[in-house]
Amino acid sequence: MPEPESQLIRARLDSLTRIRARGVDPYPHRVDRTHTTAEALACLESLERQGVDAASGGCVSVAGRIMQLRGMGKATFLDIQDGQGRIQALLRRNLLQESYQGIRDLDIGDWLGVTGPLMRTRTGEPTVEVRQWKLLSKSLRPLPEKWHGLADVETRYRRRYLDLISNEDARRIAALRSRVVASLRRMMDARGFIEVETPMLVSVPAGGTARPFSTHYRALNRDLFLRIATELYLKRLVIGGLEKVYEIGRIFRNEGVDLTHNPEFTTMESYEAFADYNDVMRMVEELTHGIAVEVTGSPLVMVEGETVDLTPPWTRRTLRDEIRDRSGIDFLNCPDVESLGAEMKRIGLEVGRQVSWGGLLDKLLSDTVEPHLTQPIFLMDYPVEMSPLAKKRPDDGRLVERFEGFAAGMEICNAFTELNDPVDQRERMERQEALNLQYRDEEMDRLDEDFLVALEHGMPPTGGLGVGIDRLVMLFTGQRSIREVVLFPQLRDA
RNA sequence: GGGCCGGUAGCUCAGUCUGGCAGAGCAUCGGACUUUUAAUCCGAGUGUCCUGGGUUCGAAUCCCAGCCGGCUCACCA
Repeated sequence: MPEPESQLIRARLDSLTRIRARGVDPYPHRVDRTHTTAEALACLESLERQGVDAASGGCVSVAGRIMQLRGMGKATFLDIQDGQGRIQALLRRNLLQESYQGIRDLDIGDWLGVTGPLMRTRTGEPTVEVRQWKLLSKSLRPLPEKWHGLADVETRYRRRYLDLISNEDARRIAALRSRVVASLRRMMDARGFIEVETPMLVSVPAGGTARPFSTHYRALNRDLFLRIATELYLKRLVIGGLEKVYEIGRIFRNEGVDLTHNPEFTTMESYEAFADYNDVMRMVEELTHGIAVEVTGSPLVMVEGETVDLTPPWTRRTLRDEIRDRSGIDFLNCPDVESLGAEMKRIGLEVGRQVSWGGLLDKLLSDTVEPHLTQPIFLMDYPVEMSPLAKKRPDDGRLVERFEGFAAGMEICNAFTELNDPVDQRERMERQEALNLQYRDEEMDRLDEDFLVALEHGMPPTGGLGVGIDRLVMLFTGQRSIREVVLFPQLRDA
């Protein structure tokens, strides 16, 4: 029950009472809609092109939310918004007779169905000249203001429905996100990948470096974690002979919230037998370009005033060259924590005490390189310390065949030639566990015995990929904050 | 976690510096108006000024603590 003390709500409850007193159901079960607002507009234009009198041929029923009400005495204009757009409706007393009285109890925010011929007013506004109308759902609370809309960021995130009602941009982003996912799925399917679903509740939160959410399963009296990645389960499927698999799904990381991080986010991971990271690179640039063209109509996206061109081929550079050019530091010449830390301090970076070598390099990358990567680029060949699941380069065991794709200063994907040597994999996971003990404040990957057993059965040479869907949507919509592309972002309790 | 900024009517915001009746527009309520469209015109009511303390004759305003949000730094893929 809404607070009855609110004058605005009380007025609407009074309307509700009057509507019921007339024997009208303010929440009827169905409506016969013949046209969306967009279809009605198209219909009017088509009739006009054919020179047909719209009033005779263009009777439509549209339904939507009342966004504006302009009462003129014996005529009332209202703007009806549905999922496709808006259209004006004109209600006139001489056409509606006794039912005209009832519009006194309509408010902005109510859902309404109107039926009548299409016409244009003197000013040329496409309009439904209403012959019949029906209240579809009475709204008891006022909407945000018509001109400025809803601006308060907190309310926009907490009550996204109000954001969607008032802000065209919010609707656009939600729809675009859906089309990005649909497009990606279609392209993966077309490439012969099969879509799979793997567990979200796992006993070992492995496959990435992240602090997990933990929970408890009562029936089996087991502690479980929410997955931090889909990687190791997808590889089990490749071992099982599903040669091209992918999963689009939510993963969970028990970490902070900022412009590019939300604790639950969506990834697309794919694994392709008999491919290596060069094949995956080509796939990433083709997919990204393909989605951009399909969804936005152009390979160019605008991010903070800069044009990002996603047309393949993207620049390919080694991580070593890129870091050396940006910072003057060659990480291969700094093979331990002391030397790398000293070099980083020399160029003015703050370095914590208890930080692993991989942790240092990660900071070096994100501070000196990442912000400059506006145009799409693949950084290749990461140090083995940072990449416990990637295969070493045949020519240099200090590096692995791994790349990350960047655009608009954001990391948008991570991929490698997958490590399929079970002995090497076991050693790497053991190394991660050792680092976990050594650097208590840092997250490392974990040893997953069940996965190692699977790997010992033999995994074919495989190219794997992980794409951040949220960041991809940020890229295509030019948004700076992940909260703008996640409908219900994580917030503190109000 | 640190720094900076913000929280006032349903919404968008003034007012805070320099303490003195709680404000505007939209929305709402009453009235006029049959082609308006940020409709217009006449009239009316808005409220936990984020919360709790304190200073003061008097606090939205000053001080302290806290809550929530934004940005940023740190942390973190």
